[in-house]
Amino acid sequence: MAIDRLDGRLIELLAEEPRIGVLEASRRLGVARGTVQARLDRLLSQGVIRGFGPDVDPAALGYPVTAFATLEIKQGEGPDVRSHLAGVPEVLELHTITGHGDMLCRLVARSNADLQRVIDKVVGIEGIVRASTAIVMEDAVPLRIIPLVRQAAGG
Amino acid sequence: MAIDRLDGRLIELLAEEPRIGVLEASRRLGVARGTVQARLDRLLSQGVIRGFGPDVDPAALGYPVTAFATLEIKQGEGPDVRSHLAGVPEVLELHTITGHGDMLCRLVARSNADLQRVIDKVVGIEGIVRASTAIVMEDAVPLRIIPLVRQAAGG
DNA sequence: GTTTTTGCTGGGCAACCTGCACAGTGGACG
DNA sequence: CGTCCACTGTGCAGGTTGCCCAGCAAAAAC
Repeated sequence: MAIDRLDGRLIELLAEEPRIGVLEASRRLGVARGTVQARLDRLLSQGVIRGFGPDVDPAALGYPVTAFATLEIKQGEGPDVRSHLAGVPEVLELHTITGHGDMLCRLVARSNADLQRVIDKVVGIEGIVRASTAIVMEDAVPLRIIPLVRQAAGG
Repeated sequence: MAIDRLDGRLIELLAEEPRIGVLEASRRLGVARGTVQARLDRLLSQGVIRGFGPDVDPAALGYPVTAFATLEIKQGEGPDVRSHLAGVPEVLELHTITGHGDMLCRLVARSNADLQRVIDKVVGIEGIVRASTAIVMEDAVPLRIIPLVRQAAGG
């Protein structure tokens, strides 16, 4: 189930140079091509690697402002709120969290001013009692996974 | 600067079937191969697409618990806290946010019990005055970008 | 109105990679 | 000691990539 050192190195390699092929990867790792192929297949089928989707930068799309909003939901309105927010493109992710039956969501907007529009759209449904927003000023640590992979691989 | 409809469709296609090649993509989109190649190069060099890194699932790595922690930082200790947290593999991302000179970070752990260990590690530095943690129960909307791409592409 | 630029098409070519298969080897395990 | 399993090294056919070019049409510039 867990990944070993070779898996870890393979994932790191793919993270650094995603457009690398199986053959080149096998050369870099110093193992046979078939081995890399087998490892990759296993990682993929086990779900460790979900895929190789393009990593799109919202800022480059014209949405440089990121914010996190904590939402207080009225009892029983969870499902409605969820599907409402799923329909808002600026909502990049949404989680239900422990606390007061609340939700946390990540938003993007074209500007600080535009964020108001997005928030209005987000809270534009009955079920949301209160929303508190925090604007991201700096990505001190951008979303990453490699350090965790390294730890999981026993490196 | 902005992306057009073809760019949007290309990104969507790549998101759905990441292992697709330029040639196959051109067939699906009904344009010449060179066009897809040129569009891809442009999206990549403009930074709209950062790359095609493997999408690793922390849960499959043995870290099924996700949490968000809001940290209250002592004046002037920001940089220290930042580099401290950058060294913790279980910290998947860290942002400085508006509010009380605070930070918000995403954590993962092996279990709810293990989360305590992670939090202890996180707050194990002088500069953090207070930490409040919210455990994620459900990913109502997993991290996504396609709806935003579609909107940006004018779809 | 005319010239230039820009982006797309459709084609060609050599080099490379992929998917698949197979036999041989060495370690782990019962 | 025999079996199972993962890895190695090799081979092959077919598909793909990176690169180039000429022709075109629409948009932009003059």
